[in-house]
Amino acid sequence: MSKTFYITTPIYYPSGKFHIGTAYTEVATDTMARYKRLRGFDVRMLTGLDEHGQKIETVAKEHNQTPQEYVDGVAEYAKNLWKKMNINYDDFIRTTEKRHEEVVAKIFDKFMETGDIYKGEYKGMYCMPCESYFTESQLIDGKCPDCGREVKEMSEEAYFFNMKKYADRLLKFYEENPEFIEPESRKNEMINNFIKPGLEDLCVSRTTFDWGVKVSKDPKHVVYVWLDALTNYITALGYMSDNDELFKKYWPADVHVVGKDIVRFHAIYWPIFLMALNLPLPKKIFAHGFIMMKDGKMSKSKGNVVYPDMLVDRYGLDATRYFLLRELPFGQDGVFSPESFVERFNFDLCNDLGNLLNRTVSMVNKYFNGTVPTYIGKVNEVDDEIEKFAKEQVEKAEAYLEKMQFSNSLVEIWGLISRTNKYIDETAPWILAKEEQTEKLASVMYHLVENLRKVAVMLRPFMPDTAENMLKQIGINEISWDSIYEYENIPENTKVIEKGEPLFMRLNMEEEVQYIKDRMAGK
RNA sequence: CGCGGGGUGGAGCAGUUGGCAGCUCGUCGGGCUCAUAACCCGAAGGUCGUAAGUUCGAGUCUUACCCCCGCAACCA
Repeated sequence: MSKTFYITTPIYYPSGKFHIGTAYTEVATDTMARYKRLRGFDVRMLTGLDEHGQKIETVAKEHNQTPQEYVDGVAEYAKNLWKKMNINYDDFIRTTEKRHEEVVAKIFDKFMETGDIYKGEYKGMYCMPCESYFTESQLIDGKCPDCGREVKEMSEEAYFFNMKKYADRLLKFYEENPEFIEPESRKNEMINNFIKPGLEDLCVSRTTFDWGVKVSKDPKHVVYVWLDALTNYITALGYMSDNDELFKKYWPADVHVVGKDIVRFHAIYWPIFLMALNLPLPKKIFAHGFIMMKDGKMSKSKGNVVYPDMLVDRYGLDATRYFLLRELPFGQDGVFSPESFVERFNFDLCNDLGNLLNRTVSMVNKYFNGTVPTYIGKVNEVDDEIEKFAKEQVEKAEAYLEKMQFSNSLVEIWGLISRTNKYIDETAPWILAKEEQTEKLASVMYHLVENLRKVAVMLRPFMPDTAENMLKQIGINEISWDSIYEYENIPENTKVIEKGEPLFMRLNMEEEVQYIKDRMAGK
């Protein structure tokens, strides 16, 4: 039985369309899942939607729909979007599904029995028209941050989860598992900001709205967001259900991929819930950064929101996936600008990668009638060097991928692409052809095709379609990761495609920058 | 003294345990012709936010200050 790998995305809150930040999380998770599959793991990738809460009630009303109708619509939208983006998830959980709701209610009951949840009083600043509570710090000039009206202090009966009780155990867990939260700076943030000053108990129920899981022993209460949402990672595996085979097989999760804004919930509350359930903790919380715009965070009011559909429709899926994964450094924020998108497209994808494939295919056709010569060792002065170099790049790309450092991994892959372009200049095949140095020429062709094969295999997790297209054009089926550590791989009589097909066509900078800007402005 | 991240050639960024300051794009010059006017080579350009300190030596450590950006707990 192969080793399992359970990886999750957050479940997104369906209060509107998904922007590229959401798509980034999804693509990154999908890439990791694909990589692990490639390495022979029994992978399970989970994504989904967090469909409860007051805001959904409100938004549904604006659409003249019931909450259920509304979230059904978003769920379809989400599934279509992920399909479009080639997200290969194994399960899609919705918190309004029976399999989830039933278990959430059971978990709540259990926490009441064990005493982890107790009844108390929730105090806060309440805005009547908005029907919501705010904390002091959320208020703007002492008024409601949403509508700007007066708020007043109110309180209601509510259930609380006893977080304090577990704080020490959590700290100890952090110490014993230094790689639990990555990047590490996030861990320090958690400790300094929340745990050290003293954890407060978490309010886990509300009475001010209905759209949620009812507390079975006290149905005027609805289970509140995080207890509801976080448990999706185990309810989706059938925890506490009639059939918990998946749970036994895949839990604990290998990694929860989250945005830096929700690290707190995943690194503090979630482990504590699990401790209270006596379950093992996930192995890693991976916090990625945000895609920023030149003028800061994306927001509708700034008119700088970028939607993934638009990029995919106009520039193709793989170009979009490439940009997202390339532009955000490990755990840090990245910047999106129309210029940077078009530049990456033109330079990296068209000039470096696409053109390398194209010129190689063309030469194999021209000099060897389309048949890739067989490997005859290191004939040219630089063969030895490029073989070593290729191996190093594979090692580096792999190491970064293992650490989910997608951007760095792509940099190393592109290092091999550049080096291969240079190899063409160094060996000058057109001169070898003229001088009829057939053996040397054959070796050059072999090295070119083999390097392209290595690149294609490494790109499979990042850009599945492009990788496939490349392999098709060089006529190769050997796509295992292990194979790219070797050089002698290409079977005899391998034929490249007769006429190379451009992987990516260069974009007109000005036109496309304008196009993207128009879309961002909502035109 | 809330917490954290950041201020490095025109732009965007790397810089591990302190040791001649790197990358991509842009600019200038050259090479090549297999290729998607692509590719390859070379050059110019930085007092590494400011001030002081530790050291034989600091972008890299210490202190103070200035500026930018996030987060600040029950809002996903």
